[in-house]
Amino acid sequence: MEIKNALAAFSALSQQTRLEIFRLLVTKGMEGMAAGDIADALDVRPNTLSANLVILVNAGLLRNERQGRSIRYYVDMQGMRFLLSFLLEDCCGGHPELCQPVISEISCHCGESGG
Amino acid sequence: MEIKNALAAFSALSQQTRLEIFRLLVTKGMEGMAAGDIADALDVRPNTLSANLVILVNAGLLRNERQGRSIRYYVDMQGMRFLLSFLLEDCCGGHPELCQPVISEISCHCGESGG
DNA sequence: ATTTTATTTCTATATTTCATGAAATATGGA
DNA sequence: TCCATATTTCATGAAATATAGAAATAAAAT
Repeated sequence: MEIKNALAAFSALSQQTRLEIFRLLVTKGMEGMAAGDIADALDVRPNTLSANLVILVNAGLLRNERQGRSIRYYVDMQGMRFLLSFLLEDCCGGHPELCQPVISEISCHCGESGG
Repeated sequence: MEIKNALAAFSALSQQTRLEIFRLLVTKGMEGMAAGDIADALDVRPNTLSANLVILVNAGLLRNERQGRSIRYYVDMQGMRFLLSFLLEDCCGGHPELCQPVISEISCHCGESGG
């Protein structure tokens, strides 16, 4: 990943509506969500939502797929992976114990009851 | 973590100099780096660097410590942990296999020879 | 106390980003 | 074809952010 892609991604996540969109879609997993439903869920006007979705897609954080009249949006897990590995590249100056807690914290707890 | 903190963090990382600062400090681990050395390494003027360091500290991504005349900066691993867990909260709609590759990708490879 | 080095704060200008209304495009149904 | 629904594109004024010069602050050395 080049720095320009990473900048686009962080810039995309640095705006409230877009961060809410992303976090909402994170919870939806591969089910995703239609643009209109996102607009309803977050109470954002369609054109504003659309502009923000474009920014997230161009940043490599979301992908989309037309389904009839709707367009369905999903988190792009590969984009996410590239971004985080770019950010934490060559981490910790040789001391894994520093960054290991970061990684275990974000381990996927889907389906677990407690944490 | 509240959304405002996360927005501040992503906003901080969405600017080239600041992203370079953060990535440089990621590689330094607990050794950290003095402000002046960061300025030299990235070829940024001291006042510009200082303004950007303030933004990163306020975003919870860096911490600092005076050492004689220098001020030394470090990545704040706990801030990082909060940020990533906020971003990926309740992930994947119950399908861990979706986000697991993201996590293994960023696992700390410090000291390993190959990937 | 004065000087030197390291970093920050103040202030102004230039640039970027934001949400919106209005219009356009795409799909599906009658 | 004509209409309704779903979403995007365009243009714009308002707000936020970035950079740098100049001055200020903090610590160490003389």
